[in-house]
Amino acid sequence: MFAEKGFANVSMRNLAKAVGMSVASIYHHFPDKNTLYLETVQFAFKDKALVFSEVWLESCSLEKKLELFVSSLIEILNADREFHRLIQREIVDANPDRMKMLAEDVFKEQFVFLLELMKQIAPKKDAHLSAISVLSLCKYHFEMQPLRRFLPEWKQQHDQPDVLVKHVMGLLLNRLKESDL
Amino acid sequence: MFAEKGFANVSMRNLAKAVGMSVASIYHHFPDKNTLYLETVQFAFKDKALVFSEVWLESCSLEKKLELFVSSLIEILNADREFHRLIQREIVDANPDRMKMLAEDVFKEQFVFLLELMKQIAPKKDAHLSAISVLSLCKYHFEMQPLRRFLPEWKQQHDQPDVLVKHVMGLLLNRLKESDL
DNA sequence: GTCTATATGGCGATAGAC
DNA sequence: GTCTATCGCCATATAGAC
Repeated sequence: MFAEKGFANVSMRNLAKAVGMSVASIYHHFPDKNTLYLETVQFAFKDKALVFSEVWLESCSLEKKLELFVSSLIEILNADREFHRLIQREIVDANPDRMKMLAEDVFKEQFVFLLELMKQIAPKKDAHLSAISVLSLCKYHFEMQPLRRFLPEWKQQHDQPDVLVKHVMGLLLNRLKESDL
Repeated sequence: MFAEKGFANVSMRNLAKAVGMSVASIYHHFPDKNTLYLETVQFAFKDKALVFSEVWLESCSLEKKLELFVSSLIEILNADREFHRLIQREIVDANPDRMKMLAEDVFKEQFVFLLELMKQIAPKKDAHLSAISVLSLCKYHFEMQPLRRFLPEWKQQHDQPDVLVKHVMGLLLNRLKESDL
C-alpha cells in the first residue's frame, strides 16, 4: 500500500482495515506511523540481496558475469514492481537519514561487487559512473513504463525481460551504431 | 513546493502563506487544489522544450547532434532540480490520465526527433529502446544523486555536467571496455 | 492484545461581508 | 478580489474497559 499510494496517502484506518484490526491495536505494536513505515521498508528490502550473491560466485567470463547481473536485476524489477516503486518513492523523498541507511545497510554490499566487475571490464573508465550507468539502463525502462506506453513506437515486447537484457548488453558491449536489437 | 514535498504534503494553507494571500482568495482563481496543481505542472514544463529545438536544427554530424542533445538535457536537469523532481513525482504517481497528457502534450515532439536520430545512428537497433536508454543514462545519474552520495567511490566531480556528458557519450559511441572516463 | 470511544488538530472548501 | 469565519471531514494518536 505504501509503494502504491505513498506514505501520506495511506492512513492508519486504511491499514487497520487491510489487516482486519483496529487502529488502536496497531498502535499497540508500533509507537507511531513513521516507525511502522520504516520497518515495512526494511522488511521488504531484506530478501532481495540474496539473489545476487549467486551471481558473484559464478566462475565465467567477465562479460557473462555482467550479463548474469543485468538479467538478475531486470528479473527482480520485473517480478516485484511494488518493491521497485517503494525504492523510487524513497529516492524522490530523499530523506538524508533514510538514504544513508538504504545505501549502507541495503545496497552497499552488492554495489561493491558491481564496482569490482566494472573495474575489470572497463579499467579505463570511472568505475562509479560505469556502475551507475549499468543500473540506470536496467532500472529506467521500468521506471518510465507508465509514460513510455504513450510515446511513439512503443511495443509491448519492450517490457519483456529477455528483450531488455539483450538490448542493454548490446549497448554495453558494442558500439551503439554496430549493435543490433 | 509540490516538487519538494509532493502534492499531498502541500496544503492550501501552506500555499496561501507562501504567496501572501488567504486560502479563500486562491479559491477565487482556481476551482480546486487538483486543478491548481495541474496548471502548475504544465506551466513548469512549457519553456523546457524550447532548448532542444535549436539542437535539431544544427547542421553537423549525427554523433555531434547526439552529443548536443545529451549535453542540453544534462544541463537542464542540472540547472533545474525542482523541475526534475516534479517529473519524477509525476512518474511515480503514474496517474494514467496525467501520463497521457505529459507524453502527448509535453514530451512527444522532442521524443520523435530523438527517435529519428537514433534510427540514423543505430539503424540495426530498436529506436524506442535506444532513445529510452539515452534518456536513462542522462537522467538516472541525477535521480540517484541523493543515494549515490553514500555509495563507495563517489566523487563530487561525478555531478559536474561536462564530466557526465563525456561519460555518457563514451558509453554510447565506444565499446564499454574501450572507452575511457 | 484487542476493542470502543474520543481528544485534538489540520485539511479542502465555502459563505458572505467589504 | 480579497478577506474572516466556519463547516464538515478525516487524520494521528490515546484512554481505558475487557
